[in-house]
Amino acid sequence: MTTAEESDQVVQRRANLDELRKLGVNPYPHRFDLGESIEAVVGAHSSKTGEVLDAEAITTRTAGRILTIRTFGKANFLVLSDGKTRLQVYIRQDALSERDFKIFKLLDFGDWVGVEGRLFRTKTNELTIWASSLEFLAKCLLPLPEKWHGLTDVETRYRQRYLDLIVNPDSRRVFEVRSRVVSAIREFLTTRGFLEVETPMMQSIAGGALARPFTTHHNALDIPLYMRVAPELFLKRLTVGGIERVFEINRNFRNEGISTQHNPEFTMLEFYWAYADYRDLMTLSETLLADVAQKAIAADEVVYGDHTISLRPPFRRLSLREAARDAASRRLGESIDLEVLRSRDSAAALAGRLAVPIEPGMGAGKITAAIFEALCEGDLIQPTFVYDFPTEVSPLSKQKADDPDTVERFELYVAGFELANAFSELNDPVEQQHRFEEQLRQRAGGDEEAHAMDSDYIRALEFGMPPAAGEGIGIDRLVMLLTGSLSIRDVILFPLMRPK
RNA sequence: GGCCGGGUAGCUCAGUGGUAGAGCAGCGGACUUUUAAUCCGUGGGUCGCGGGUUCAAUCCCCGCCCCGGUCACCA
Repeated sequence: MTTAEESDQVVQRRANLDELRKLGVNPYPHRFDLGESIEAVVGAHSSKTGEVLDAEAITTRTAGRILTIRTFGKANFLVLSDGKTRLQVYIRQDALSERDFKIFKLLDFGDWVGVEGRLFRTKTNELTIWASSLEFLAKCLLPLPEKWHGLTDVETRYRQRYLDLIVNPDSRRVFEVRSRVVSAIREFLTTRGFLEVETPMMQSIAGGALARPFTTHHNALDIPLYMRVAPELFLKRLTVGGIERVFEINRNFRNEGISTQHNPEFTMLEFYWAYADYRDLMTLSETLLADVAQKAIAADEVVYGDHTISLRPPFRRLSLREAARDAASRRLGESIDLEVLRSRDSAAALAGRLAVPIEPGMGAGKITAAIFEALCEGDLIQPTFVYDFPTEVSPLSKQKADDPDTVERFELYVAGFELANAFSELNDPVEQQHRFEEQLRQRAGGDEEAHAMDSDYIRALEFGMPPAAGEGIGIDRLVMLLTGSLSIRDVILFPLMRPK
């Protein structure tokens, strides 16, 4: 492969740039007096007929990148894009000054130009600017992907997202939806009295989730630091501080595998709601998702892969133990008692019969969760709240009043993946201390994802945290769902790639 | 990390143990309402990188790099 600098097309483009300079054109001017964006022009006039346009004689002044050039000698067409909307420009020799027509002849596909002219419709009824002047705005020195096939190579699309955005309108659409999703969530929560905050992303104890952190180091303080795996413990400190409704939308970092559903840095919404419990959160979640879908894509159902998913409340609700028990019963063709999942030995035996791999340190709760994940998770296509988790896998959740082995927690599954995780918050400092100690035992037993001790968090709880419920929603996954994207990398502008 | 698939022109892709192909893009020409414009002519490649086998390797063999899918781990 020839280096870009040497290739023919680049030589040609540089030559055109030099020719512009010889004409006295500054190929990189400082500004352009933009009348309106292409999107605004099209938005305002796309419904008007040719007769109406001719009668109104609308002159417009806009700018964009040239996506195609069709030449016919003395009459030519450009297609300009403002990154979102496209508009055709008619370049007719007798309508332009000699200088502007010379500029036109030096244009390459990809260059940025500004035009001024009257709007009309061509014989084929396309809304078009009849250019009366042309301004050169910036040069595209490298050849762009071609117009017909576009850019399909996924590696290039992720590594050089700007190219993807230039030539693939669908890519731009995904990030428009993403922006609306985040705006809609902010609006939803702030109108309900939630305060948006930012908490540390660099933490000396990476807590709030069971995950492996990235490690780093602060030179001046000479201390190790971790990139956060969750904002949870800081947001709950804020509820201790009296911020009764609080949320954060920000990045989490987890030093784990990469897949179509996992990027090492990902965006989470976490919110905490004093005086509420996990049941209140189920209702709020349904309302929020339906509201966000309406605002972001104006729909109450989405097509995702082979499925049509309804986001109309209420969502299905399924107890985790019952789901695991039912799936195991179906798999083995016999009726299994829920009590089997309550003791370590019988649960382990069941896992063995189901060929679900377990490890020596796992108790009944972890085994039950493993059975659920292996047998049920992928089948939860329509939105489903899976509720009542084993205490063993939920070190920060509040136990059910009548069942200390179970916590008030749910996960929301859609399209076979986990979209949200929520629970009634454990606010008893003594119980929290015990849970951390149990996590330390698991860590000592080799579980690298077990939660670390956070004594300051215990102290905060000792000052009294109101009863509260909290929830995390994966923004990337929500955007995947709402845009039909099958890979998380399609909804993250610059996903992590191995350097070349 | 395991397994499977891929890496050839700017882009999308064929292809072969014997000097590397197409479409689009580019360049030259014709054309004053085209839209994948059309027509005529034409340039363009370290076939991912490194070794090996061979008279000869883009092709066969070995190693490596990058990407995708999948499994494992996780949200």
